[in-house]
Amino acid sequence: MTDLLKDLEAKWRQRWAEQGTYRFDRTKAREQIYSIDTPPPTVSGSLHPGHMCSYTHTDLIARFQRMRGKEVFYPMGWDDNGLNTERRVQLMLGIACDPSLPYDPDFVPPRTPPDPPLRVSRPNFVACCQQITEMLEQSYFDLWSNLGLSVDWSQSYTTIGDLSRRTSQAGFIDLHERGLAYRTESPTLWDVDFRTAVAQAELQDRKLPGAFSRLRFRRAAGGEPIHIETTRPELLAACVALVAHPDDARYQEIFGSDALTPLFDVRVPIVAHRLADPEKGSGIAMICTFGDTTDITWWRELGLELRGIVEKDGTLTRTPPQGIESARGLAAFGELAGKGLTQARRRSLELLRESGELEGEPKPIEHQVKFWENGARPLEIVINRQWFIRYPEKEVLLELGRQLRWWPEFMRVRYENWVNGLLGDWNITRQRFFGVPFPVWYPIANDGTVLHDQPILADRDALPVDPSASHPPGYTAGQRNVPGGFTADPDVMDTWATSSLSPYIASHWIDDADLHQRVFPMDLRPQAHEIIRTWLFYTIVRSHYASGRLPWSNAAISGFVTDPDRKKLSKSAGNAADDPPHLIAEFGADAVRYWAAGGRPGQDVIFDRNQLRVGRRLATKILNFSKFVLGLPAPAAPAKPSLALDQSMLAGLRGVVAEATAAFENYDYTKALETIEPFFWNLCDNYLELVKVRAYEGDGSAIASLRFALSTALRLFAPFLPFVTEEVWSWWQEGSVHRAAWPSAAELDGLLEPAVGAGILDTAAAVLGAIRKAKTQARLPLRAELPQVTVTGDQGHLNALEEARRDLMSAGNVKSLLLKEGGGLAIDIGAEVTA
RNA sequence: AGGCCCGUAGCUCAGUUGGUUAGAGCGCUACGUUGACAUCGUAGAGGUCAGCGGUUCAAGUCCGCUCGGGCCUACCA
Repeated sequence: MTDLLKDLEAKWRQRWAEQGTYRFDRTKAREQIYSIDTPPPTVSGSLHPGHMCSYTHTDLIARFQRMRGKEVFYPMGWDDNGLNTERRVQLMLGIACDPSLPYDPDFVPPRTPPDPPLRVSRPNFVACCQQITEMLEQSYFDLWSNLGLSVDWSQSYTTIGDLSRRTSQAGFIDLHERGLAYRTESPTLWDVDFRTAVAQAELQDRKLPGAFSRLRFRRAAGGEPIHIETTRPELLAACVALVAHPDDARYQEIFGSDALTPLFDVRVPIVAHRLADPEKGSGIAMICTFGDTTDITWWRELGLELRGIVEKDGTLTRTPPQGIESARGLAAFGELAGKGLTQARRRSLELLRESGELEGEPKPIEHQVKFWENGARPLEIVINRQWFIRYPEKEVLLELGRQLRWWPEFMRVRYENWVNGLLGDWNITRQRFFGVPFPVWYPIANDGTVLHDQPILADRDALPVDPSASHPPGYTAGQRNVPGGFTADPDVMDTWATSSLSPYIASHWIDDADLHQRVFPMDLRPQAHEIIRTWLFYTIVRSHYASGRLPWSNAAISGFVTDPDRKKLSKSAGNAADDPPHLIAEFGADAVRYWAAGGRPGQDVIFDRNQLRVGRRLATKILNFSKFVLGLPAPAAPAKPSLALDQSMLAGLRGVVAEATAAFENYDYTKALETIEPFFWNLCDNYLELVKVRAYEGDGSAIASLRFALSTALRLFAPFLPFVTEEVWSWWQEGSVHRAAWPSAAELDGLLEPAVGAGILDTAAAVLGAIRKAKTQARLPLRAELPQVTVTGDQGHLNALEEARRDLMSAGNVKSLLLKEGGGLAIDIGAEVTA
């Protein structure tokens, strides 16, 4: 960073904090407020340029709205709750959670992370997570602060903090009371490594090599065998039916009859369903409980038997499922029981080969398999008891999506795609530790059975509760886990179940109704497109239930930051010199923000150091221009922009103000900047050069115009370049530029003669440019004196030039300027000086 | 498989409702300034606006198809 800019940023960061420049004034009424549902960043990740980009976009909007006179509610949250943090802590400290262990009050994490990880109790593990997240949050705070985000830091929350836990648990209790949250035992997407349930929104397809095995099923009533192809022969024991399309001519005869499974001799019905694809394999498939999500649909809609064989740790059950009765079936299952899925697959194929029920050899293929986005192995589907939140009708969700203003508009399609593809309700249960616990206990009957269908919910006044540490109303602590007593719900909520309440957490819905009604529903949800199906969608669902309306009126969707190959930037792709603290140190926060401002809503942004250089140059130019203008002789008290050229410059500025304002109102800060920046360079290169001599001489019109243009330009640039504009503002103005009024066309109207347009400056600049060009081509210094210049132009041009005559002559160092009527606009600098 | 976005100078991108000769910044080259400028100015080279077809007096812009890139959703027995 240049010396000019270096000290500026630290100085202003400190002053803004001291003076509370961005502090939210909660005495304002709702219509005076602009409130933002800031995305709480996942603090367990690593910092890269993408973070700076999207958060700058939000800050641009916040600063614009603040200058327009809105009181901006701009909180910051930290998303520290959840599995990402657990994994980071496990890695950093070498500890893992074992909920069966008792709390150790003297526990200190090992100095160096042991391998395998040390097992610690849940309360100890949670305490370590809290310590680590505090540390990580500090590094995010430093980044946001260095970047100049105008966040009100007194409005901060963490998704694991008391406020979030209270809000989240209260929200859950509300939904439970209204029958919108329910617990049921059902097929659950399951990650066998992390041993937790996963929601539909967290699925990810990955290409994986696999193989089609062709299996022979006998008909129960005899006759031609049926061949099916499967990629999952290890699930054969879980087969509950064969299915083909109802219109498939090949299978009309056998619908309704039974088949016998290979190896296990289980009698399964042959059924018809529209989701069976006649084109695929032999057109008939085996339905297992459960191989994939289509199996769940078939199982539900066709009312099939349940024959689950996959355990939560990814092994096959030790006892055979119901239905396997033949001696060879039991023997075959005995070969597979307790094996991991890969082993079971290998052994299944061996057994099928031996029995002759495998036709040919498996054909290798590559296919898409569903993974959890954080997972390492394909998801399995197990039967489990889980809490769900019921979704509203699809049409209701779609209508809410239509009411929301999307920036850009086309992002709505992603929301609609997602809503239209929803399968079942939202599973909010996670079998993890560092999360918001369900505020729920279950009674234990005197015979020791847990009464899962009679949950005891916590009292609202007691929130937040940890049911593993406190006891339900009407019980004593000593009754935990004993017959006649109670047991805690062991699970925590999906992190989205809490972050989907971010507008409620940030607005203190739970404990400050006054604040809540001043800022909710919010004006803006800024976020990335990749989490439309999670954060945005879930927040709409929760707000629909909690408030019966949209949580915000606008959603501004930012793109990715990519490297020049259009690949999304990731930790591995970048190098150390490109990490955010280095970039800010090297180019300055204003320059980083300038680069970020080039990314329109919804558009991917290419990481480009060159743009950082351009931004830094602009910041320097603003400093230099300002120094020059403010160093001119102070104007006589009532000086006003009276000369036509000055008026003309201000008329152009009026247009810039109008255009930039309109662009900002449409969340197009990029266009606003693209409007302001060329005006400013024109101001420096042409207007200032034209009036320089006049200004040196103390001409009031020129100086007043320059000062007015400077004041306006600083305010227009302020959202983009908050540090350098604030510095210059402080040289000659009271208060912060960031609380100054956004420029308005009306402000300029007071100074402008109605008839003057931007044309005089444009024409004069064109002639000045032509004079420079002629000098350059004549190999003359730009300051060379020209005895005579002749300009030919139409009457309009000549009138304009007449107004600017004196300035043109001084700027071009022209002794005599002749204006002649003629076509076009031509300049002759005179033959005698071209030598 | 359906859908969305994109394709304009070496690079990053503008190009409003169709309307002169398609622009900017950066980079490159040359020259000049360096008396507001950790610089600045002027000029030059560089474009079949991805391709093909259509509508129109007129298409980078509107329509259709094709190709290429990115993404969303679904399917994946």
